[in-house]
Amino acid sequence: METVSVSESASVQPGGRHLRRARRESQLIDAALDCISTLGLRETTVQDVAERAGMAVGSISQYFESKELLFTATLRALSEEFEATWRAGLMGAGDDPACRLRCFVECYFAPAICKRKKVAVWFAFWGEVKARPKYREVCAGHDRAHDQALETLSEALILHGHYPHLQARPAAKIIASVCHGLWLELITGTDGLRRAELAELALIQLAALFPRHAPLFAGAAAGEYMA
Amino acid sequence: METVSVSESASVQPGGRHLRRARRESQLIDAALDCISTLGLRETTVQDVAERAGMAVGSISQYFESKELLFTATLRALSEEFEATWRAGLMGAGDDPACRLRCFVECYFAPAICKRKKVAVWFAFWGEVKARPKYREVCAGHDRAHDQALETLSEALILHGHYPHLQARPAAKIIASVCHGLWLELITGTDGLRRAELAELALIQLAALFPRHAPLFAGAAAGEYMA
DNA sequence: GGATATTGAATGAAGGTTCATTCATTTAAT
DNA sequence: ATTAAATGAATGAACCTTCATTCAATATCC
Repeated sequence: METVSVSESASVQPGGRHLRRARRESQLIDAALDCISTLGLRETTVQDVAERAGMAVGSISQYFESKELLFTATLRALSEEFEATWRAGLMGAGDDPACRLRCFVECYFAPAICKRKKVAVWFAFWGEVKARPKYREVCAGHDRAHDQALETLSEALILHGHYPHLQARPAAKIIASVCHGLWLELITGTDGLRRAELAELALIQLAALFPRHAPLFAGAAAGEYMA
Repeated sequence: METVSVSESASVQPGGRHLRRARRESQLIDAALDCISTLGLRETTVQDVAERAGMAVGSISQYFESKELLFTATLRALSEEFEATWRAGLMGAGDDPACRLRCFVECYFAPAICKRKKVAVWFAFWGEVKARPKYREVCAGHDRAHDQALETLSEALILHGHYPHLQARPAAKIIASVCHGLWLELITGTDGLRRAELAELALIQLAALFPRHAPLFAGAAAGEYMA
């Protein structure tokens, strides 16, 4: 909190200039995440971010040309983190299509991803995509990759699991929609559903779409990412 | 646009003072909807709203104590409109539990409700609920009614349709989540899904949850509210 | 009925606050 | 010593709110 201790820790920390730079950059992004989550995009000022990061306002311009660019960097970080998470999830998910799909969905509810704080920030940005196309652009690549991956996973399960009445694209859209809708529940819901319960709901939904694999989905969520 | 024509039309229009007042109030709310949708909550200024409503800035304070109160009134209007829509939908939906549920879900995608403009405003507010609890309060009553209704509908179908493995509450949460998630698709989606296609996806999802009623859900959406 | 007074609505300029950005100066790193 | 980073006060633009004034509509009185 106090400027003193921060500049101390900054000077104490070794590491080359580049490392230091990168550290401070993500320090600012973290602070922005916090602020946007609790104050909203509308009320978050550079002062707030600087304070929370333990820096001076002027320092922000050393790393981001403007407040708006700090915000887009924050969104980018969020988007990259999520993509990294599901990619890592799929890496360790084996070959079974149903398992892979389950794993993908569970990534939405991984502890590092499905925090009220982060989900609130996602929605803060989504709430402005129509007004600021830039926000959409920032995620465009990740979104495409996400949709593609989910569709491929659905397609695999449809083929190997013999669900000829389903089409991959609609199935993928539905699955993604449930996950996003459950995230919304985390923010607006009054009956305080927690991460694990949301995941369970998502799996019930998967089981409904792929009934012959229900036993595989219905088990209490306990994947690597639900720890 | 021109002040003259506005005061003209105002004076030409008959109706008592109360009616006039109400008309201007909703005129402002409509303008706010437009502005929030295209500019976002963050960039919408009272000047913008006044301009779009064809009034002077000062006039706004005649109807709303502050910009923030105009905003909450806008959200309230949105929320009331949606509740009125699904209540009306259920009124004309007959007695069959499956039909009633289908009707409820289709209300999400009714022409008057599922517009990019309005959905963008929903998300603009959702993006700030964490920062402004007031926004949640405004909808609290409507949300409760909505959840209750959906749960009751689910319960009815579960009982009458013999789906003992399903529980009403989780089913309701899942259904609502899909609908909200599909709304999000309308805003962020790149492959331009339209209202009717979203409704179709929602029905596919219903069919998956209640497979023995699939034929009833799967038909091309053509309810009263899909006109 | 016509004249006058009263009320309520509308207007937009001015006040005063907030906030992002800039930059001259100080501090740390190499 | 030289370069890079950090600082926070100053700046000026943007914006919400207020309010004195204008105007039309309605009410009151002669």
